[in-house]
Amino acid sequence: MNNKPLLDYINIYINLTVEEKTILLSKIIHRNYLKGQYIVQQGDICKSANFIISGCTKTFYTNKEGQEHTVMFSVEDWWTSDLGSFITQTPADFNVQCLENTELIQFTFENLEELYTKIPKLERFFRKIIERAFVASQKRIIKNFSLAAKEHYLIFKETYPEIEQRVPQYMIASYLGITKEFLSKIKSQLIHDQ
Amino acid sequence: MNNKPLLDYINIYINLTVEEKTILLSKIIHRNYLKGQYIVQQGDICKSANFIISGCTKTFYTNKEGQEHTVMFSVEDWWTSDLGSFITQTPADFNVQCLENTELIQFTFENLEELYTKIPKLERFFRKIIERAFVASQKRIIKNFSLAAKEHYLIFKETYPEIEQRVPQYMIASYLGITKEFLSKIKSQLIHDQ
DNA sequence: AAATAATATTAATCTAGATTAACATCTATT
DNA sequence: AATAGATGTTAATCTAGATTAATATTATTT
Repeated sequence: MNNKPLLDYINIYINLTVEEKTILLSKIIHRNYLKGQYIVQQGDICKSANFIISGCTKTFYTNKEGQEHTVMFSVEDWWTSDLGSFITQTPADFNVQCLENTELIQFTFENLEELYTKIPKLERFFRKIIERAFVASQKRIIKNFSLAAKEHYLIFKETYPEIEQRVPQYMIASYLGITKEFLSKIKSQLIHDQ
Repeated sequence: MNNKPLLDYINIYINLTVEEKTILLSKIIHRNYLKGQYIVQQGDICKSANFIISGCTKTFYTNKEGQEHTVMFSVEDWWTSDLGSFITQTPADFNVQCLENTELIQFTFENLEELYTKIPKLERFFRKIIERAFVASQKRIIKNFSLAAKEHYLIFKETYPEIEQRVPQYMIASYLGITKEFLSKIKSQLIHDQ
């Protein structure tokens, strides 16, 4: 069981004793998903917060017209789940699907509640994790609101340099909130611009 | 000093002892702002998390073209600040301006850090506050992405029934991410529709 | 290596919402 | 009550990005 990436990550925010680490590790679940499998499905209640050991996921939702909108991509050392659904234990707004074979560490809602009482320091850790998620979410709102598609695409390339190589163009278009055809247009404009 | 709304609010999430309440109250600042004044300005580091006792604020930012985008409105018993800037202590993306005379309770960054060490239970409280803010922020992304302006406006009216009466139309247009002229068009369409 | 499926590009046409500008109200100040 | 400033509406024109559809490329299977 490869727990090192998770423990290293936690160690950035809080210091756990050896006993605390033992308790923590007794309450996590290792799980492997294949490419294409769903970790969370829209409408289900998201049962776990998931830390990625290896692989890549996309978080998206489908509106009533059946159009997909990609909200984020996640890779190694990131969290992936419908955090809103997990927090409130209400039906998920989002799907989380594996774009590659993906290895996760899962915290179920019940296990995490238990961990909070046994290791109160974890309140601090998850406060900080959610703070970061919140900041990212706010920045996303600003981008969607104020940037033209071309600018938004350039920022995407800076923010996620690896992801453009790892996922198909139509998913990037979906992330940017534009059609794949328009993304294609933007890219050819950028080539001719220089 | 009217501390009751804050203590009632905290009591929903955690139970504080009498001593803990005393410590807490010794570390807060009451502050009154006049209509039009800024609690936070874009570019400054947001120094406090602010709980509204009375009044109303808007959170907005101005892009390089000088266009204002309203991200949220806040009223009594809500929090208002650039939480992203506060959390990371980096320059604010947003302005927070009072739309009415507004009475606040302020937690400075330093006081809050001190409170976390003296009353570790507050980690839990603020974790839950930020969880809620995060959920709201995620729902906002979905709305901006997938709804046509008319639908978005109807949801706005349901979500904030009081606010439409309390703030000018052009701010609502800014919140919806459309021009005031287009909002006007939508409203007259809705009247003729029925 | 051919065939099929999946993904990407190009181009023509269409539409939601922006922009501009003229006019109408409403509110506050002298 | 008259004027100025802020806010709201209507209408004409314009544009970013959507839609559709045809074609090209790339990856996967037989």
